[in-house]
Amino acid sequence: MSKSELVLIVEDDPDLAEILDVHLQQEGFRTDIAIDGKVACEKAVHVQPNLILLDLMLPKLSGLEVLQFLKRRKDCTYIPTIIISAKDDENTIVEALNEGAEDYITKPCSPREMLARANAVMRRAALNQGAAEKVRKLDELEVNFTTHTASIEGKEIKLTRTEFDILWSFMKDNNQVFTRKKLLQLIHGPGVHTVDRNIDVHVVSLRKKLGLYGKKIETVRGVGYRMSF
Amino acid sequence: MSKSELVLIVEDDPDLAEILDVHLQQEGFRTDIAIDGKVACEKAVHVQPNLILLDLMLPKLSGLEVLQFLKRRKDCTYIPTIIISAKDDENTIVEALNEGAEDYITKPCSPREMLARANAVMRRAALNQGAAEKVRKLDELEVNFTTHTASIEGKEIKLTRTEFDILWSFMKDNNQVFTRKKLLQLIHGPGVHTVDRNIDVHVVSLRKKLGLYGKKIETVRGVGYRMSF
DNA sequence: TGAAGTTGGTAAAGATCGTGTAAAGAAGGA
DNA sequence: TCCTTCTTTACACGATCTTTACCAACTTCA
Repeated sequence: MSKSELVLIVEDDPDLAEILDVHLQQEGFRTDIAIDGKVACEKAVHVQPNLILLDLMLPKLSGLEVLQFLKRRKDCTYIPTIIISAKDDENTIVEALNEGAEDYITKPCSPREMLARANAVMRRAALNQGAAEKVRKLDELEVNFTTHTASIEGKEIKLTRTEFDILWSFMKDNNQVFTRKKLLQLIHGPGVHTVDRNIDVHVVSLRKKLGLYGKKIETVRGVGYRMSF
Repeated sequence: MSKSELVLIVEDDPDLAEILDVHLQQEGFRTDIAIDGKVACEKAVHVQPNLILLDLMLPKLSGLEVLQFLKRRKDCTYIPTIIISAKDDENTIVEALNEGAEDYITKPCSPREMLARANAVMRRAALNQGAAEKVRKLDELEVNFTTHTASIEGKEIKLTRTEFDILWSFMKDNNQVFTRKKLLQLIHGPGVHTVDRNIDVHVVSLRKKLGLYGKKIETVRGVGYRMSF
């Protein structure tokens, strides 16, 4: 029989975490706490919570980075996320919402409001099962995150997971330059360490597979790569 | 004037639950009440009501999730369900109807209207078992959610419940990639944990049973599975 | 202009990971 | 109980990732 929803609290301040925890449990939710971004990513992947409460100011890995990583993993994309943030940090909030956060609350936060939003967000998430497809286009190159396919002029291009992830990053934030490290982080999350020249190899094969569109992946010398219109 | 039908009221507001309860009993129905989604699922499975009145706004498990859970269980698919919902929540209502709800009423709801609809729905349920069939087709492969059957060229394929659920997920959102974790959730509801490689085993036997159509189930390496046209 | 130092492109090889599948044990239903 | 279905486990093989090495291209500075 199904159990009640599990909420993952990502918060480095133990007091606030405790408060959130208590209130959520009173409301009948199961809870889990992560005190930094790395643990948050691990737990999110592992326990597949129904909701994540994510503080943006975290040690090690910022909340935004956690969000970026999770929203790119197919098995975490659907987990709705509520941002917890200082009031004056509006830019970051906007960024987080753009990255796919569902809602936000500002510190100091009232438990009542938090609960209301948590319930609302989960309800919405349950609806969005067959949510809108995430698609990006560049002329005749089309990348579909939902189906994990890329095609040129309607013809499917067979990409490996890593190649796809890199391409999706490029297409999602067009024109943005990605450093090799950033790409590694987006692909692997925190904790895994590979040489960052490794990215070059993937970019090479991606370029090959994209044919003419491979030329759209620019090398930004000394910095990284980007894809541009 | 006693009727034998049992109505399960799923409603977290005690006052409203009481009102519905009283009126249904006056009309001669037996009743049972569940105050949250989890209890609702348990009771529905256990007591096998003839009708469910389901509030969409529930603590723990949303009404929509309850509905999804029930409609995926072979032994609950047939239980007609009337949604109770706030007037302004039209999207949810549509979703619920798509998920297989038979009718809906909006809050605040008149007992008279509720009774009328309840009677109508049960009458319909008793008469046309297979009226509103939910069917998906892929060439000659036909999957019928209402009857929980699949057939190829009219010849029925015998599937286990799990196999059917997986196939239905694939057919329902064609082309979408499903991670193993996602499929587990769809099959078991939230909270149950089995090793996700388990999915592979079901996919293998599903592919076998589907014969040529088994080839339509693609492996997306590093991600999951998907079925495509 | 060219030498020295950096940075990126690419091929190749080995290491690692993911999947298909069979088989056996566990759980559930009649 | 028996029979069906679910779940776990183990192994093999191929796909994919990672590293390394070498060369080309670019930058800097004399």
